[in-house]
Amino acid sequence: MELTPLGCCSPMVREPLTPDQAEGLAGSFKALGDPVRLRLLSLIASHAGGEACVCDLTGEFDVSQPTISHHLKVLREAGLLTSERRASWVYYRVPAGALAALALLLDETPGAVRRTSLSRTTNPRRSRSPI
Amino acid sequence: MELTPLGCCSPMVREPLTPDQAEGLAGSFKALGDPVRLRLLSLIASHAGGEACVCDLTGEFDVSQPTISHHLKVLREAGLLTSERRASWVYYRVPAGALAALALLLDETPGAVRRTSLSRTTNPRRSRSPI
DNA sequence: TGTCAATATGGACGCTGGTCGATGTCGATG
DNA sequence: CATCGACATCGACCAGCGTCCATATTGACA
Repeated sequence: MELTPLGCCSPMVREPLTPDQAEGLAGSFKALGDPVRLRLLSLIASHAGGEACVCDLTGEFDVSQPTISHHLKVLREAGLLTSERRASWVYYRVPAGALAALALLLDETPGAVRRTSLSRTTNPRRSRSPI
Repeated sequence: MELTPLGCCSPMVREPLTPDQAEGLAGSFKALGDPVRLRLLSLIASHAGGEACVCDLTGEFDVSQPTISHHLKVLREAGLLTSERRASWVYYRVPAGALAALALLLDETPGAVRRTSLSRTTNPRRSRSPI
């Protein structure tokens, strides 16, 4: 995380991610890398009031209630959901900007200026500096 | 996939993803859910000319060459990389729009208008229709 | 044609992660 | 206080994934 947007395009496209950045981001994307979790996120975000209780969700899936609870926990620990207990029910919502932060990282502003290079005919080895 | 952007915000926030859509998207995010793959993607995208050969990449990691090759294959099969052989070397690049497509899906246009709902005091059961 | 360098593939191994049933916790309600 | 419903936690099982080493494939070049 802690990527400073200052140039033409997203940090990921402008300069290599550090191992630490990659580790953190991979955690977020891993949380999105399950169809049940994606649908949960989408169901909650699109639900009335931008929130939904677990009882609104369990019936939409073919998996058990503990499994839903598990996926909600994964999303919450990834910062993609917040939960709040009201009476007997627990309401989940997508915190503002949680998804947008990842979107920003992936967006590659199409008109970005890139250095161009010719195809090499000699062995490039492990060149750390561009041609 | 095949999400038609027509309303206020991203498909994911506007309406629930179908199981099929979620399945496809989860595949893409799963490919991004590994720190080595994220760094590979970033290294390639930020490299001179927007492309890099495998020899530019292997030295940057503490994992073996076959492992790098494996991760490149995963990214390629997810549509996040294309490869082209030139002479002895294979050059990888990020196809235009590949990342932007995912970014679009996550972006939740902050000013989006949402229906509001009061906290419930009666049992919501599994309400498919909003209050 | 033989050799070498760059990259991919195959097989194996250990660990992570998605799933379940059983059970615990917490709040409401009588 | 007892009970019930909503949700979370626990422990177990098994498929899948990341990793490695060994080896195959491909193209350049002598």
